[in-house]
Amino acid sequence: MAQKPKLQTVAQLAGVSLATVSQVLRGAGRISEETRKKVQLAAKQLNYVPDGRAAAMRSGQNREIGMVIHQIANPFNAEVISGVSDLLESEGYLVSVLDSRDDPAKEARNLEAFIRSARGGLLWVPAGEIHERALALLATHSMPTVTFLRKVVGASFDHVGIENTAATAKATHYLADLGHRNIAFFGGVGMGQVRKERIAGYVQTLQERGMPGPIVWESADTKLSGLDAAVALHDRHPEVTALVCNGDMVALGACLALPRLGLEAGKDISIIGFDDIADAAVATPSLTTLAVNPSMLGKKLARVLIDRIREPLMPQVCVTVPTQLIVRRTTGPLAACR
Amino acid sequence: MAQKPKLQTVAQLAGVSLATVSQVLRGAGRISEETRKKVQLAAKQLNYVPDGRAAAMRSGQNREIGMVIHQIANPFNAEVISGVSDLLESEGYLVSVLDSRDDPAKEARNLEAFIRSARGGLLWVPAGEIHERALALLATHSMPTVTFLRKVVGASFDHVGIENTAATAKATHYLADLGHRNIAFFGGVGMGQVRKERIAGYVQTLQERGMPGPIVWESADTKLSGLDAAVALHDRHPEVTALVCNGDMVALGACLALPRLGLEAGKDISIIGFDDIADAAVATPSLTTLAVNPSMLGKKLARVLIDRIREPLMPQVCVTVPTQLIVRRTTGPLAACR
DNA sequence: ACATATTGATATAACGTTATATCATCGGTC
DNA sequence: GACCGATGATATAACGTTATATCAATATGT
Repeated sequence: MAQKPKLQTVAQLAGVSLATVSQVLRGAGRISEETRKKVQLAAKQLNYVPDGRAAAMRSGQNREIGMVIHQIANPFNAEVISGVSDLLESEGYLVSVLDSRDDPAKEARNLEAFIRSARGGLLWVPAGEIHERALALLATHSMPTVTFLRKVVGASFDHVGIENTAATAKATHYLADLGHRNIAFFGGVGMGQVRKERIAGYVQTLQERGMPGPIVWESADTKLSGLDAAVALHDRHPEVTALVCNGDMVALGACLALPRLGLEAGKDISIIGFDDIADAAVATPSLTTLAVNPSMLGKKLARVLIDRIREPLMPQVCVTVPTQLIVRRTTGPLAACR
Repeated sequence: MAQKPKLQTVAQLAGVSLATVSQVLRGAGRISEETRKKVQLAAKQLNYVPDGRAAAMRSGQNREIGMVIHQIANPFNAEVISGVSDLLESEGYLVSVLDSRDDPAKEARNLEAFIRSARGGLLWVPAGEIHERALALLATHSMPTVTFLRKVVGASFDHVGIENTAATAKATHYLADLGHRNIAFFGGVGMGQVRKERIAGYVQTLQERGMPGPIVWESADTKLSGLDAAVALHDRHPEVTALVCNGDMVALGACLALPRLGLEAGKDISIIGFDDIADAAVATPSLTTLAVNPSMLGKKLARVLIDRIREPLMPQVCVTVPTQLIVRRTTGPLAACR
């Protein structure tokens, strides 16, 4: 239990120099099999773990990468994070995640924290508005950065996102095919990039097919908010028979409101969520939703970052992945009369 | 957009020495008001952010702390993490969380990763079994460590946990008072510390009140598993009219099974969860549960770690916080005849 | 006026690694 | 036996901070 072992300690025990130990442990340079064995044994005996800070500082590389996300508690995001971590850890990186809680000031602090510790790369799901200081800092301390889901307009970061417009267009078409004419877009707050794109797909389809509307209804991204908002929407627009939702959480919240409105999902009203979180399949009735495999998405995100780290001069990358409509029990044909 | 500014750059711009800049930025030493202003201006102009690695290395202090948790996706844990981060960030620390997925090998790798980067402190929710190597590494590289929820037997780490035994005893008494006699303990897997304590409270109460049983039924900690397990339990033990659950997730899973078993929660069967996650209040019917404020718990955890960091010689701390029974709609008096 | 504090600034040696250059030693070739 | 190219090991200077010691210059006390 003496002192924390360092390179020097291992070198003394093995009877070789500092440099030799360093080379053996990194698998670099030309070392004889004999001394290699000696050093490895000594390191094992001492429970030696190299100091990553010193290594990162000297080598100019940092195998810790930082992720700044607008909301960590969301189950969809949680799965994405798993996917990201899996791939990056298998490549020898370590991922730490900071939650901005949709607060630009906190987001700026998070980014600064990662700059301070000189992370080797940055994964960033921007909050609604972006703090001035955040961009300034990121510009001076240039580090490999990939934005995710939400794009920073006018910035040159790599990006991985979802085909939002195509997704909600698909959903709206599907509802129209079922005979629905009064369709609302439900959930989300403000006019962030993602919500704007999703609303665009919905509105476009409405116009293409000559349907009334659009009706866009706000709700924070929790079940409870979704419940309240759904009641309010029904109060104001009782004619609506279908909802294209901004996320599964609000969609499930809306489902919770139905009993007290005297409606049944899939019969009186059709609801389509977004994300396909675990609860969507298990809820009663199960939720029709727009799915994108979150762990695959996370892996793609990680892959782009790794490429950028390895190849700093690579041209800007921008990937969007398609969604899949998973039909379950909250959607059905428009009831003939009501 | 030149190069990343360092202490030297700021010093040149301000026309002072390295040491002076360092002192100004840390608020240490004796510096005249005039030069202080000059330095701060220069730092601001350059968007200077100090390199935390170098600072940590030289000063021997690290304001980054690591958290290793058995399962990050669990909503209760997510709220605890929020509480932890809030308090620690307000004290100038940065928290990074690693998920072990209940895998001792991954847990050991996570702990090693934090040792490698020489985090200033460690928050640790151990997985079921503990890897030999993890304890060996932690022993040689002694760092301030607080275990959470699950205790490591025979170790000298500080600990913050929940009064598990008292909680399930309270729940079981409550069900008995409602007239239930055939009560099962539902959920969890294996004989980890926490589950053992909770089962103990349940069994003790059964014996005290001369009731039949015990019946202990396993289920993994997801809604889906809970659903399946509940069906199986009802199949094997149809006489059971009440469940004390190991967590809200399995409790809600069990609730999902009821319709297809022809039972109604709060009437034919009573169910008590554990954790009071957000879904518990919003589910239909709402879930009676044993609550412990997760964010308060997280804050207490963070507080213990900070105390340990500040006062390394302080005697070992061990805190357990009580739970509160929140009665909602999944519990009710035993139906007279069935 | 002389020793003695006090103030404000600076020079410099760490912290634990890695990268580069250097240096022996040996076997082979002409 | 002088020269050369491998091979295997080592010495040493960074990386960007902070802590300590040092040093002028000014203020204080007798």
